[in-house]
Amino acid sequence: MSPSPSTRWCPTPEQLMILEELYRRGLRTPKASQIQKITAHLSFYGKIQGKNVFYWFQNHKARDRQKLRKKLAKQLHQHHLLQQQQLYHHHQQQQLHPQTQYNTHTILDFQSPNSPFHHYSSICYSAQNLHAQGGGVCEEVPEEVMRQTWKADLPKDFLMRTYGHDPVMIMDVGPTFPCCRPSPRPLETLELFPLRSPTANAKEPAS
Amino acid sequence: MSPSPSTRWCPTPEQLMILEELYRRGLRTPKASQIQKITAHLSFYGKIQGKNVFYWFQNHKARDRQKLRKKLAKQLHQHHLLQQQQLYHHHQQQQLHPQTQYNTHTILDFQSPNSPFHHYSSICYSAQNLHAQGGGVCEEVPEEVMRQTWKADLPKDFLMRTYGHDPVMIMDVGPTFPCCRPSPRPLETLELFPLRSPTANAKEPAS
DNA sequence: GCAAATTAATGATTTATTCAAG
DNA sequence: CTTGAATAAATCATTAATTTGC
Repeated sequence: MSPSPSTRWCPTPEQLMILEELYRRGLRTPKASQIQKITAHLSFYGKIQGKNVFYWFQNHKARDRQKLRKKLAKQLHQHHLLQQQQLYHHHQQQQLHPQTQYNTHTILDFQSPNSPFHHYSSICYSAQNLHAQGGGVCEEVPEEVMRQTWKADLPKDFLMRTYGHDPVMIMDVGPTFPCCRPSPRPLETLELFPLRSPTANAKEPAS
Repeated sequence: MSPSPSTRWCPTPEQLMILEELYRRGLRTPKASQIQKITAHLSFYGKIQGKNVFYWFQNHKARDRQKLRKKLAKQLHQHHLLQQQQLYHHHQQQQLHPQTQYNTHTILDFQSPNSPFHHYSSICYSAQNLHAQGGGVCEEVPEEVMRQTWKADLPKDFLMRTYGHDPVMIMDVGPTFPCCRPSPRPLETLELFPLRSPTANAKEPAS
């Protein structure tokens, strides 16, 4: 019969909830080992693969950025209009820099104390952990790693690098465009998964 | 200690030669299984990983395109100048369309009969092959695939698709910009690796 | 109500851009 | 300067929402 071979991953509400929680906590580009662990944990709630997690973070991050860009553009537009209006009225009260503004709480609020989660098992995502699980050496890629997730054998010193940007608190510098990077906490050790299975909280988006 | 742990892959001349030959034969975006096989074969000539092969093809393709773009831009510029000149001189002899031109042999010459190779072992990269090696089912991703290369479990009907473009001979249509896609032969079955080890033909780029 | 048609979200791939080693 | 490596942006394609005509 082949009952629609399920061409693409369809995340369960629990999986989605956990992924969003991780994202809200600052995880943006998980390493291969992190992806593996997340996948392992999420696979409890339904079929899932590493690439699904990887793609989810990529897409979520990108679309968040894009949403913010639109919002900021609109805001800038408003500001521009307002400023013109103010200029026209000879008020000119603040002359805000378009680079340094709108980064305080407009970007993302990472506090959000009314999370649906209450207990977490803290999982350490440190270099030690990676060495301990990856197989050890990290000096001679042991041919086993190759048939793993790609990006798995991280290039030795790539554990905390996030390319051009520093992963710590550039929320208030505003480089050249809204390429924000929130990163509320060191991002090395993340408290992750809920210990109790939600199983039924799926239909409560915002009580 | 740690005598510079060889931060990145340094392809041997043989590896490079084979990769370039594969590229010249039309391979542009190898599937995970292809990458595995290529990697396996190339690992005979030196340490290599799947991601190296993957990145090599990505970069080569991208930089080829970019090179061509530059060349075409320059050509267009020349044409433009020439045309203006011609217009200025009231010659106007051909009025060539900028879309339909320069696709005949400017893009890439895939014939090049003076290849340094003479014998190949043909390796079939067909759907059958993929099924046979991937583990079989392709309907229920068997959890083993997950810890493979990503992109490994192709979405069932993804074997020949090349996105918007047809992989066969659009070399003369000139769509809207030089997003060329040569693909000189069906790309399903590729003759691949030389049976004799070249070992010393590495320094003959064009005799 | 409900199924076909349209549209919006979003998972999955490819392409462009960037960084850095040699 | 070339090129391996990695991420970000753009794009494709499929599933879910939503609408529309009955």
